[in-house]
Amino acid sequence: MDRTLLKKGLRPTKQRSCVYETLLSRKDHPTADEILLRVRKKLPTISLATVYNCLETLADCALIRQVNFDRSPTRFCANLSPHAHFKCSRTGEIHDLNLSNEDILKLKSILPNGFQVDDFDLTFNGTT
Amino acid sequence: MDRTLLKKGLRPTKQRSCVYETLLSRKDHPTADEILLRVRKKLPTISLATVYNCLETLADCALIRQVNFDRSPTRFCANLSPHAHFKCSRTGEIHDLNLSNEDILKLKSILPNGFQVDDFDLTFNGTT
DNA sequence: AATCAAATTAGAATAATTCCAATTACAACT
DNA sequence: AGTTGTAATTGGAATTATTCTAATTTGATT
Repeated sequence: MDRTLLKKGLRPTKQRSCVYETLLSRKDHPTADEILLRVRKKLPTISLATVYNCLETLADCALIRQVNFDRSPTRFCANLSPHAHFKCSRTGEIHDLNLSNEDILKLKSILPNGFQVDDFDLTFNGTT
Repeated sequence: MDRTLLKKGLRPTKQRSCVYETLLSRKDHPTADEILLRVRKKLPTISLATVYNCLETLADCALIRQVNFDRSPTRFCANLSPHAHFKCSRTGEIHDLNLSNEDILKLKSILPNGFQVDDFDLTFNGTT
C-alpha cells in the first residue's frame, strides 16, 4: 500500500494505513461509520472526516472498492478481484461472487458495438 | 395505469397520472427534481413531496423503475422490459441496453447453487 | 349535503457526505 | 537541531437527497 501511495506523491499516514488494514482484516463490507468505530480501537481520536478522506484516497489509488446498494450508505471492501455482489434480503448479508474471465466476457457480450467499458457493477438481490 | 392503481385500492389522481405520463413521454432517466420541473408545466402547484409520493407509489405498483448510479440522486424510468444501463462518462448520457432471455440466463449462470434471485442491477460505465 | 379515508402540501427533520478554516505533522532545507 | 512549506487531519458547519409530520384538501360514498 505504501508504495502505491508514495508513487502518487501521497503519504502513507497512520490513519490511511489503519483504515486500509481494517478493511483487509475482515471480508465484510462496512460503511464509513462502521469503519470509524473499528479504526478508533487503534486510533481513538480519528475523525469521521478523515475516514472519508482516507477511503476516498484509497479508492482513487484503486486499493479498495466502493459498493453502493440503492440508497443505503456506501460500503467499502478490499477485495480487488473482479466480483459481483449478492445481497440476501433475509439476512442482509452481502456475498462476493467472484467472476471468471469467462463470466466477464459473457457480461461484455451484452454491449452493442462501439460501447467501451471501463467498469461495471453487477448486484443481485434475493435469498440464500 | 389507472387499472393497476385501482386494483390496489389506490386512486389514479391527476398528480399520479401526470407523473406517470411525464415519465412515459420521454425515454430518459430524470431525477425527482427534474420530474418536478416537467410536471409543473401541467400542474404548477404540485409539490416535491407529492412527486416523491407518486414515484414511490408507481414503483410499488411496478409501473416504473428506480435506477441508482453510485451516490447520485435516484433516477426513474418507465421502461419495464429487462435492461442494463450504460452510463457514458463523456456525455453523462444513460443508455438502456435491453436484455434478451439468453442474456438473463447468462447472468444468472454466475450464481452458485442455492442463490435465489429476485432482482438484479447491471450498470456499465464507459464511453460510446 | 355530510362524512371519512386517502392524497396532497409546505415545511421541518434526518442521514450521508462534503466542505471549510484552523491546526498539526512531517519531509526537506539550512 | 531549527525553520519552512506543503500535505493531512480535525471538528464543525454546510449541503443534498429524501423522508417525515401535521394540517389541509379532495373526492367517493353514504
